Amino acid sequence: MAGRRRLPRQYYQSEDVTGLARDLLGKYLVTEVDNRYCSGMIVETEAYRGPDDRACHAFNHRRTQRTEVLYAQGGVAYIYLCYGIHHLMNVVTAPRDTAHAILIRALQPENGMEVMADRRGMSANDVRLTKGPGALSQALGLTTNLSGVELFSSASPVWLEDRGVIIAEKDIYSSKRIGVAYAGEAAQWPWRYFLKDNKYVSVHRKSGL
DNA sequence: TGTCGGATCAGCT
DNA sequence: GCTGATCCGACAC
Repeated sequence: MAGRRRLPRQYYQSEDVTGLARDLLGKYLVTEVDNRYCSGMIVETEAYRGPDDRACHAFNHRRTQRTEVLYAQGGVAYIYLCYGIHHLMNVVTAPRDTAHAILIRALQPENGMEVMADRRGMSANDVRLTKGPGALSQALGLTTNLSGVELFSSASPVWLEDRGVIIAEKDIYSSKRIGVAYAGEAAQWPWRYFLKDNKYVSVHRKSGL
């Protein structure tokens, strides 16, 4: 395996949020929460582009206490509670005041599977360990109190790594985003990206294009 | 202060 | 494949 490299602040500053959402496939999400280390390879993402994206929490320049972190510079985590139960992990991208984000929807477990299994209350070989945005957040110990942490900071308990995995374009499928049917025209945008034939990809595993 | 609905998941069929 | 659980954030009043 190539040398592990925490992705630098600069990586997150691009305004091409769909390009970054594709580029995140094959990168690693790593956490060290409660002194427990675990990681997984990103296999599914969705791009959200405020303010013109009705599905984005920053649509139409909306700012609230919860979404304020979306307007920070790229490279911080935006974690929010969905359905009152699930914590969903997003990577904020683009320069300050441009509210773009990428939802991490699924991982292929790599390190600390026993830790993840313990947090999830299931066995370490269960395919559902990190399959889906709520599931992976629970597995890695990601909660809303980590919203706003700087992923590029050497001291942060959450970060992204490039471990040298190369993803071929032909192995990236795309589809409409999940669960945003309310979002009008934006609901049709093919801004969900996932690895072809990867068993950790969540619902609807066929290409929508 | 009250209402509404959601970027989901697990368990069961 | 279908359905109930569950509760906070946003906004209307």
